[in-house]
Amino acid sequence: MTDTIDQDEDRADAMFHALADRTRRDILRRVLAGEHSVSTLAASYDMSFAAVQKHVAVLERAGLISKRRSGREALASGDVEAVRSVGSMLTELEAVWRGRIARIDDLIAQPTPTERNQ
Amino acid sequence: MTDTIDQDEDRADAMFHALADRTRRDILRRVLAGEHSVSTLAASYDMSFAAVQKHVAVLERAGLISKRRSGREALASGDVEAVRSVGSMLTELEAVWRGRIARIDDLIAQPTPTERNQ
DNA sequence: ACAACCTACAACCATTTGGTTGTATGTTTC
DNA sequence: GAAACATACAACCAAATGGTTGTAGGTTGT
Repeated sequence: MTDTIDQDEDRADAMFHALADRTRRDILRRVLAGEHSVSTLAASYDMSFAAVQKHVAVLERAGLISKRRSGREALASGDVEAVRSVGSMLTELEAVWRGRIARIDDLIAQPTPTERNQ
Repeated sequence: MTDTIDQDEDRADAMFHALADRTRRDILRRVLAGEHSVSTLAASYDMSFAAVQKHVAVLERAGLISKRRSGREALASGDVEAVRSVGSMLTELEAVWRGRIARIDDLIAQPTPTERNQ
């Protein structure tokens, strides 16, 4: 159970980290709009092919995109469900703020010293 | 104008990076639920006070939390508006996927090779 | 006044990150 | 079969990250 949480946190780490780079966000935008090969993507940026390929790999490891082989090309496309799952993590944070979630497990242990929300 | 975009991207980088660490996400949860002093927060984690203080500083620089002085304590509270602004970045990505946004500026330059969305 | 407490920040260290070039392997095309 | 192309990955490097300890300054309580 604690293990499951750790996995979730690992996943969250990977996703937010993948999103914390403008080149990767840009790549994600493009492949959400439609499939692109790695070299097509690479052509758009002022850096080496290998650098772009690494960015794609980071996005893939985070589960934000997936790749499909087509002959010699690797076609990447964005996974909108994964994007939504990141969104719901933020929604959960908003719910904490609203006070609707008293405790996520026992994460919020200390009684709030000053109840000043809203 | 390009400058404005750069600033937005810097901000996005900082926000996603701040969220890409489980300790910081946990701190954010707590301070969204209510104000906490830095030392109260520090007591909750198995690391030095300085380490926690740095995490708080990262969250603050990203604009996700703000601090208020009260005597010798620094009381941190989460900024739900900032959390929402991260959420809307993701919503924008979803909109790209839906095909509702043809071009964000000229970010998506190449015509989509295979129109396979939805 | 002084001790205890809270915060901030500098200096340091190991690891990770984001870039590079080079190499190997598979796929088309001629 | 050879040349050109597309990908993957290793090795390397500078900079950033996430932790540590130490130091210094402001606040509180006795």
